[in-house]
Amino acid sequence: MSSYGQFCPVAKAMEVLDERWTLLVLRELLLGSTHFNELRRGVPKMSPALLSKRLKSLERYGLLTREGTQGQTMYQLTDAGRELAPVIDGLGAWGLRWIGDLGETDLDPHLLMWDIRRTVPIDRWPRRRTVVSFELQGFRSVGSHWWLVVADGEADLCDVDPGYEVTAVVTGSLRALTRLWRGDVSWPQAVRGGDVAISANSFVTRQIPVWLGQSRLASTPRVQVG
Amino acid sequence: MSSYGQFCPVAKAMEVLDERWTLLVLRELLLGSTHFNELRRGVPKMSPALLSKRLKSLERYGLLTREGTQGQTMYQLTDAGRELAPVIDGLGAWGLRWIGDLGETDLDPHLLMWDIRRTVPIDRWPRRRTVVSFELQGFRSVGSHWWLVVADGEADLCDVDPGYEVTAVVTGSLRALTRLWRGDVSWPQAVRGGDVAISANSFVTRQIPVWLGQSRLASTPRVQVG
DNA sequence: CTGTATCCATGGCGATACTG
DNA sequence: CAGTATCGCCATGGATACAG
Repeated sequence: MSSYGQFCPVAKAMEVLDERWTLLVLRELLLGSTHFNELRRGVPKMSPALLSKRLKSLERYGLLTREGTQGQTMYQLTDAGRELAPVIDGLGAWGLRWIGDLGETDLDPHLLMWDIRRTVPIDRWPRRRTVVSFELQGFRSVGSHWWLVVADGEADLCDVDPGYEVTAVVTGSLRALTRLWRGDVSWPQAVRGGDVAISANSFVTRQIPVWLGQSRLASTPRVQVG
Repeated sequence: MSSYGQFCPVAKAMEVLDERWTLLVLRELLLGSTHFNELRRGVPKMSPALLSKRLKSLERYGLLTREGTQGQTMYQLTDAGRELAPVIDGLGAWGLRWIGDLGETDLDPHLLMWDIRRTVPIDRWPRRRTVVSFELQGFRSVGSHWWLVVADGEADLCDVDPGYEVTAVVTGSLRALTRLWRGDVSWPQAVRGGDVAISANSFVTRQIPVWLGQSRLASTPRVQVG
């Protein structure tokens, strides 16, 4: 909105990008979200009014297009928007290396499970329907129990028991599972340290790290501590 | 300052970086500025109070250190700060490709000359003192006439005639010279099109594009138009 | 030269409710 | 499902003056 009064390309870029939430919306679009409420799930703490405003702004700047008229709008990145992928990946890698400490308010079970659901490498899972249950310890509120159902090449997420046979149960605190997902620790480290437990037969127990994996940025090398 | 409530590394990074001016201050530090008033010249439209606040914030987040106690403070990037270089370069490259239109308020003679001064490849200049004068056409205010003095391995910038013999005069509108500097057009294009003129003997005229060059990001490939 | 102190207006943004 | 409408706070940050 407000200009920096500089011809520098970094300044011109930041005029478009430095408002709160903007880059996170772009992250969601890059991860494949295309509809309003799908985007909302990726930025749940953002008000719908503000999301709407940002989407308009991004359209005006030519980073995305909106398609479909009544009640079925679809947002898609333009070439300009898609070319921000390396910048956002760079920011993620930097954040992972240098902003490692997570506060309590950074932890969010819904956000974690939602990210797992959309990232999980389905092609490495068994053909037949497979259900992994997650039990987040340390709080009794809703959102402590989840079921990840992979079937027919799709992953679904439930916060109520879908009733299918459970192939494995993954247990740990929200913090431990978040750190594992981000790649702050590896699967072997987390399991050996007792922070995360897998309950299943021995074959499945060995497969779980492969089935679930870690977030896309998890392989970023960390800063040596000590 | 205010949290996004997300564990995502991009969100954690933006908590540190998305405030207005922050990334431009980091750009200045990456380009080698170390003192308060040196930084100010790179972000002249930023109030000193706000710059001070940002520097404190960046120090708190561990992106820079301040050294020297009384009246001679020196700011230096930490490893964490320096590792933002690829992100900022990426933003610059993106801005150059996709935010090409410059408004009148984006043009600033002081900022342009200051950037030229610190970027110029001194080792390609003659050994003896060489002065290039710039005449920015199109407005009669102060800041339309500059002298770039390269001597003893240093480049100095004057907005009053230093009195030395002038080796070459470069003439053009502020917009034309800015576009040339950013690399939106090449030296041959700018000269052939008449937007920029060089007045000097034929040898020097051929050397000027080598001596002055273009900004660091100028080589970023542009979007094909038509 | 290197900042700090203070003031103030703006509007960004969060919250909530509501509509086609 | 896909947004809009409205409200109001308070923090951001711009301006100016001043201090060590």
